[in-house]
Amino acid sequence: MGGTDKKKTIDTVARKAGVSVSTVSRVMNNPEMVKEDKRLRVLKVMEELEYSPSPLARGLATDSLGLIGIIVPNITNQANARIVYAAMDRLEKKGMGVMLFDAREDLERELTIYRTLPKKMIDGVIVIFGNGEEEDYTRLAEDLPLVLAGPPAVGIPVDQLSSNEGQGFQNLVQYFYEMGHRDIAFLYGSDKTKGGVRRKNLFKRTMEDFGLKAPGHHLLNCPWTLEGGYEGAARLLKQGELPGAVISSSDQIAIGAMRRFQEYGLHIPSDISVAGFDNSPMARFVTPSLTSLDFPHSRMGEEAAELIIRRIQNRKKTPARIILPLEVVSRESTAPPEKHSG
Amino acid sequence: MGGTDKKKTIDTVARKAGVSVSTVSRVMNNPEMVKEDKRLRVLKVMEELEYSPSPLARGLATDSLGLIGIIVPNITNQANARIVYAAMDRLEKKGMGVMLFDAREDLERELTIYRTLPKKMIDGVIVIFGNGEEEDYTRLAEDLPLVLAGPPAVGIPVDQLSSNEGQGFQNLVQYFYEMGHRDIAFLYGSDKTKGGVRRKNLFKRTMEDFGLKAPGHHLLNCPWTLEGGYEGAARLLKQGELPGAVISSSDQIAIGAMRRFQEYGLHIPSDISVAGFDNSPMARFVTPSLTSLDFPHSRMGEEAAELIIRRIQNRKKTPARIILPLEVVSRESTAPPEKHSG
DNA sequence: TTGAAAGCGCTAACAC
DNA sequence: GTGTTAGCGCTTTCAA
Repeated sequence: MGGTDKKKTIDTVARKAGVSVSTVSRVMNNPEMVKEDKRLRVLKVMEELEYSPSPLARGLATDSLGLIGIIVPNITNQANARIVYAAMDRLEKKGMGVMLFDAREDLERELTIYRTLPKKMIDGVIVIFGNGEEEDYTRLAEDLPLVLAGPPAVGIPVDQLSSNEGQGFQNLVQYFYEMGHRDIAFLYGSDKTKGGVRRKNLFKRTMEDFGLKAPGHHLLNCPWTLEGGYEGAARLLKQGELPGAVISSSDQIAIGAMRRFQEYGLHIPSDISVAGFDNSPMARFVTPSLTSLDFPHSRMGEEAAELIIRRIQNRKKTPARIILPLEVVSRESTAPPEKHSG
Repeated sequence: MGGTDKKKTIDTVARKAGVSVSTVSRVMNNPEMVKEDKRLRVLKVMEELEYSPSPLARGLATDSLGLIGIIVPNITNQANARIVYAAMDRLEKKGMGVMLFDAREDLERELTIYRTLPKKMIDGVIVIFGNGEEEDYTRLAEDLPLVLAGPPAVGIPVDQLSSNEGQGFQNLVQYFYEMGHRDIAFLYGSDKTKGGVRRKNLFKRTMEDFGLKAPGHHLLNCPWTLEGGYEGAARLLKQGELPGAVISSSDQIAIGAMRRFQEYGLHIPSDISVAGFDNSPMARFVTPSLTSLDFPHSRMGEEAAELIIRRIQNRKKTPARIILPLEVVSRESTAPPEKHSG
């Protein structure tokens, strides 16, 4: 009943300040166009009224709400979360908000998100580790500014941000090679993800470059989770002959695998070496601590934010393609193979 | 130059279907009010035109964009992420989008978010593990529907969702007590968080209920991170006398602490037992696997979503207060104390 | 430098 | 049932 909580619009402010709504609007958007005293007066009234403009009305008029959509496979995955975290920070500094979409590791769902994305509501979209086809992204990019962070969808004219996986595998295999390992298995992730399939091939090729074999039974597909790694390792154990080392497509997979090996009675790294991928915060703290390929999540998030902002500002600049390095971080989970006489 | 990509509005549809805009609007919002044949005709035209309404325009007219704000301390924290994940799923099913805000573990920042929240843009807000004061939330709740998920801010008339920490500590201390432990330390989290301080007191009280002491040097504050646990454990080690068991306010803290103990040469659980809090996915896979208090993150996220939706529908229903159970999940990291003769 | 007024695209009375 | 029209709150010409 106080009557003080009526809704304040730009009109309320204009009236109380004795100016027109356009002046108030200018004070907010082009202050230099308004004469000092009037400007201050308006500002004061806005203060008193605790006025804040409606993003909706402004958005309708300017065709921009200042929102960026971010699509992730699964926000509970730390790697995803770290990228989002970094991107949000940058976006916030530019005054942009973030609308989050989670595909829940489901391709159907992911494609549905692409299709039903509220395109009129967001100014652009960042897709993290997307699993769509090139055409999906080509189509998306027609509708709104798009940045692809994750595996490159080579060939399409879209801002892309990826890690140098070729170099990464090169480094990792070399690391093991120099340690004396020749028999290396790979838990490459899920066959249902582009990243997984891509890494499987990349690994195979890299092994060949080193003159090593990567037989099919040493290439194991598994979900990108702790359980996935656990089960992948279990399958490996059932095969009998063990490789001297196991690489995994994520630290989660590696940690799951380590657990299985340990339960089996194996000692890491003397019986078997294990390496991860991500260099997640956990890697340093598990026992044994996990050798991993350092993935620049923060950097990727930041760059993605920068790219989308630039793309929004200039929709026809030529697409960027940023490639970030991957470097081996050596820890306790890897060691030269023991020379078993068998 | 094709001319096919002009922007389609409700008017375009109306014209092409030979009806008025209100009919088109009705087809979208109150289809039962439109005669079958007209309805189908409009639907067909919408299809052909690939028309999708502008959420902005609709929002401006209805005063609702269908967006829920979610504020978290840190999305890279799995516990946060799991709650968000679950909430998003529920919200999506109700046709709501999510705008994410990250306080970056910083109280200042958190309060700034409360203050600068685009209240006109979102229909409601879910605060997860908030660290604000009651008055902050009282104020927020005046402006828009609010749900508090995390430590209860008892006393204010706002929908609240918390875990039964009293019962949880009861269970956990009893678990250790029955195992024969009398000396229990607690890495309670950060003094700068409400949750941490609250748990410290709760733990102390619970210990007393069991006739046990919780001396100051066994109550250690530390950041809610792996590093935090590591450093907390280091401080404990420096004290000399070790407790038989250590409880931690999160699995992250516990894992960090375990790492420190192991580096120190201690064997877990025979030298010292460690328990976590959260029962995160990691708990099963670290070595030794971690005894933990199971926290219903998914449940909390889902309930939070339900609550905010109900609150939006009826802003004056009496506030709900849901309390979720915490149960001990026993694993390898805990065991009866060894009977050292010293 | 300022104000008047025409949108932005949709919803919801209100009238027919 | 359906159409007309007045908003929703802001930006942005266009004139003055």
